[in-house]
Amino acid sequence: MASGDLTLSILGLLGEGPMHGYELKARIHQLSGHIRPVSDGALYPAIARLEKAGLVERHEEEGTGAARRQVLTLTDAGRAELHRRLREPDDLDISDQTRFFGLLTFLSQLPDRAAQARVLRRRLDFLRTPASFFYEGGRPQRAEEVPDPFRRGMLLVARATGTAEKRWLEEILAELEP
Amino acid sequence: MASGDLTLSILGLLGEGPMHGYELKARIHQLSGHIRPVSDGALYPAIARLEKAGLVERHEEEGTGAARRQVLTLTDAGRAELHRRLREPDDLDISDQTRFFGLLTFLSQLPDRAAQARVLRRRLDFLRTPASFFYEGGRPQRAEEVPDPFRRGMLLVARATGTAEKRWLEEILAELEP
DNA sequence: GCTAGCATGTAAACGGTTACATGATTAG
DNA sequence: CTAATCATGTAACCGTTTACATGCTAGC
Repeated sequence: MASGDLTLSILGLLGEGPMHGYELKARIHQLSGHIRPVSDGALYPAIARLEKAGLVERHEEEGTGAARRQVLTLTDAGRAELHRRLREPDDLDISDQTRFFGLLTFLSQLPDRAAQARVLRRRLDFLRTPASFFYEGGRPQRAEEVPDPFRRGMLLVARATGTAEKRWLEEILAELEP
Repeated sequence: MASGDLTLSILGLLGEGPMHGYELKARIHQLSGHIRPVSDGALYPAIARLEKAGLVERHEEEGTGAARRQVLTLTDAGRAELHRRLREPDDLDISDQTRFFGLLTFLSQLPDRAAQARVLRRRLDFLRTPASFFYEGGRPQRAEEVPDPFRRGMLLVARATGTAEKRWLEEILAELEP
């Protein structure tokens, strides 16, 4: 998971309800498709930072294991921060597919359909601007121009990916923007 | 660009020929589609690390600008390391699309078609194992089962993406594995 | 008796971002 | 004369990885 995503995941999951650290870990594991297990060394310091920033509160509870559960609850400030991150993603969140999907995972928590639509619209605009992995003389290269077979493949796959995502975005925006 | 990718990019670009840091920066910029400009604070320390590790050698050359160009050349050890990274990518390089594309960018430098094919085969195997962003009770969820419209969209897009990439991998593997 | 799972944490090392610093050449 | 480009670097800060540390409970 790219940097910064962990904080969003924690805020997003706690936005669905209070839970303790170990459960957060399991839920993030489910969300990311078993690919990137969250390490304890990343999770617990991240929780501590959020607590220190007043975005999360904790209260102890007996658990089934040894260490007592630290049940985490999103504060009002925490929910505001979650909404802010969902409402005003930075350019990187919009341009990087992994990060954008990180946003999408929790976008339904944004309590404003127009704001949801604005985020999707930004992504669609980004996908529509002619782009490529490879540039020659400032212009994006077409797949057909790329001699390297593996790089050509990347462009072909990226094109198919972009097409599929644009189609979906257009569909869902048609529903959201009446 | 995800962590560790920068080193691979430098090794891969220098594998195509000697160049100085500023040119590396421009080339990486071209490769990544203008999304993530490499910062000087990441690039020059990365070069210094590679030099210290004996993977890269530098010799000065007059440049058009003020500071003298530090022309970088891949050593034999550097080329060996590049090949090792291309030949034996870790699981993260195979499972993460951004990272896998980072590999693909330089895969043609691997001087062994069978080894190239093995890398592509690993990616294809990964894409073929049933997976999803979301798991319920250990099983990947189908798009149709996901009530959240944004998460459902992610799955639809991911499915289309996977299909396109599998098709391409099958094609190119048919050429590489006679 | 041992392993797997539950549950939370710390510390060192590493790498990336951002900002700062310098300075020469070239085009407008 | 001034802004953009060429060209290389350092330093503070931040978050992640990896490894270490602890200890209870349940099932084999």
